[in-house]
Amino acid sequence: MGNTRINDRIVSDPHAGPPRMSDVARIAGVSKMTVSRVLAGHSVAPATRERVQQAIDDLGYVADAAAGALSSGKSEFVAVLVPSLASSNFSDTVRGLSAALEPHGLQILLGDTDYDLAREERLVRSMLRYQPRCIALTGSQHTEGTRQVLERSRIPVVEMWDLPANPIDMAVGFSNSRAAREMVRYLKDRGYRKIGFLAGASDLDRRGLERLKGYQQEMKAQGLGEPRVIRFGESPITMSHGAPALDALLGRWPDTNAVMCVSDMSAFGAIMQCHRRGLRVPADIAVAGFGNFEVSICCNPTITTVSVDAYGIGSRAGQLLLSSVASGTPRAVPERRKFTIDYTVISRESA
Amino acid sequence: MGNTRINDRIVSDPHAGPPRMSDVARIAGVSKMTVSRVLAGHSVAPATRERVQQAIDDLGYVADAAAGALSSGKSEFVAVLVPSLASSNFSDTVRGLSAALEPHGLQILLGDTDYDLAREERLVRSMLRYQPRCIALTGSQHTEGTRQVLERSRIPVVEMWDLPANPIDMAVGFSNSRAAREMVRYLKDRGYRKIGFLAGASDLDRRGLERLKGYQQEMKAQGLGEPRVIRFGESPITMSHGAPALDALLGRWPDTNAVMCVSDMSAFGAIMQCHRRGLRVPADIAVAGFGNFEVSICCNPTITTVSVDAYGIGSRAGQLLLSSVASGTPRAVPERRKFTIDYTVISRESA
DNA sequence: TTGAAAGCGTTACCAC
DNA sequence: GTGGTAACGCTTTCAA
Repeated sequence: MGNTRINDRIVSDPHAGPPRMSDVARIAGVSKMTVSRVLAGHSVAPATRERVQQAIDDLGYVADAAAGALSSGKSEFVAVLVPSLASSNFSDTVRGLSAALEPHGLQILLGDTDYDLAREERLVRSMLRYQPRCIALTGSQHTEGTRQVLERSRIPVVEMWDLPANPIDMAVGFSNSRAAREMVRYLKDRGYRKIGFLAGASDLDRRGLERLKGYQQEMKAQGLGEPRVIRFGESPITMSHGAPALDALLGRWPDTNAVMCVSDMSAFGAIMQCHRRGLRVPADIAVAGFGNFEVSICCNPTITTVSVDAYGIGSRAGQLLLSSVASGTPRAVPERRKFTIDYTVISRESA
Repeated sequence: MGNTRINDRIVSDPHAGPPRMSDVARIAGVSKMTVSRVLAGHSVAPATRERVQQAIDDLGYVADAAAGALSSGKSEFVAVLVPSLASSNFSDTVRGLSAALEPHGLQILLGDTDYDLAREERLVRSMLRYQPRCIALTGSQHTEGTRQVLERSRIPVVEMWDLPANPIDMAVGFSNSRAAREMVRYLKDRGYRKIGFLAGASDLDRRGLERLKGYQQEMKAQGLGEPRVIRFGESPITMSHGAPALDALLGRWPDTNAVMCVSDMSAFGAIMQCHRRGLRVPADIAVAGFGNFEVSICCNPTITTVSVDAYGIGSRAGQLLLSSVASGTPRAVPERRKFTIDYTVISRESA
């Protein structure tokens, strides 16, 4: 059985390609179901289990996950979308998600939206084809199409890094604007009054825009005069954006004595540029960043910044998705939930 | 047809959950096959196509990719493994792969080995369950199990960032040791003789080890005396590792006047520490990095480094995989190929 | 140009 | 504890 006579030769393996579950079953002298049970860890007589395992090892059998998913109606995918892989805070968030989800056998489908909402929609649509169990997005801004297709999919959704007014399902994040306001107050408390802000040029980075908004609001609230805003550089904001932005700021408002940056990356670039211009930080000009990236700790001077638990956002999001998947919470019941992640202004040498 | 009488009410949709291809077919008044053809872009009468498309849109139908893959025997997955997501060179490589593969409808399954070969093997085994069309690994070191399971899978494999003596299938990379040797010569040409090297502590980062080996070889070849090696910090080497490593180096060999680092990250940390110690770079001590990361351009002083086209490694690997998948090149024919990526020593201010 | 039937490799369900 | 059978949702193949 299983043997075939072709051109007068006995061929023991009737099919090409990798071994199937039926091959394992045949070799082990059991049915496919028993093989399936061994693989799933269900109860099987020890002796049988051993024979099956032996056959699996001999053949180098690897179960086809797609077939399994189709049959059981349950995939093991989780779709995850971040604006940029190159940004260390988002890769930390992905690590957090991964740490939470991997132990449960879930496989992450990772997508990089490049801060482009249309691209996000394309990726969401494309990933939905794999029937993911749940999905994690970054930010609260999405196209109408994205929202619609997610609403229809009925799977758990978590939005990260923001606290949307009207979340699709769940959200894990913090108020970027309030964090920026806190930094303004910190600088004011240290005696700085002429405070500038280096933001990105595009409106795609909503979290960056929120920080800018917070800065503007608090400058007004504290009576610190007209905001001094430079908008320069495409998202993601990198170190290279800091120097030209600083130059622009000092070109326009030469008496500025403190600079808030939308990210530690540009803060670092700005500090290096200060040094090149012969300005001491913070004696001549203070510089503050955002994100508590590694560079803020290693730079000389160390950089005052807002610390955000990026990894924690990911692992919290992962936990929420897990419990939501487990309980099968129907989204139709609008049990929308927001979860706040802490942030702190960390006082260092630069401001 | 398709309607069911339940509790005296006519229910038009006989099943729960998301719409199926048969639902679309029913609504459009065609067979499943016609829907399938519309989706695949095969020839269908314009009027029919329009009706089908309308039904798809109305229902918000999303084809199940797993079912399609099972039926056609062809998945759309590519497995990609990198040692660390946080490292910008690997995320650049992933972007390069993504750019090459995405236009062909291939979906990347990304895994993070954390510089752990056993974890790599687990991930490879796990990803193989999704029947990927091909796989990209980082480095030339793998467990016996990894090699075996890949050999058996018979799918195209590309190893990146190294040039293995005996590649599994294809390889895209460069000689890390030769690049390091070139940097030693560069420093010697600039008049430096007392050259130290800051390496990582663990042997997991094979590319780092290769660089260290190259340094040692060239120090000997050039008659530059005993190597001055500090091994400190777990992979991935980060900015924070630079300062303590530099301290250790100067503690042990106080007259060192040039420092090569396994990465721009530690080079940056070392430079900041030099400043803290009151040492001018490069007047008192030269520092060179590796990788041409953004920080090497933005730092003051700018950092002399080895530039490697990380994105190019990814896109080249992607192209190789594509053509290998397209041609169905059987690996049994040992048509093993290695592809070299260029690197250059970039002279900047720090050395 | 379109449709019907037969799988793809697995798991759920129900017998034994 | 184990096995047979019928799906799962799609594409391939072949026929109309």
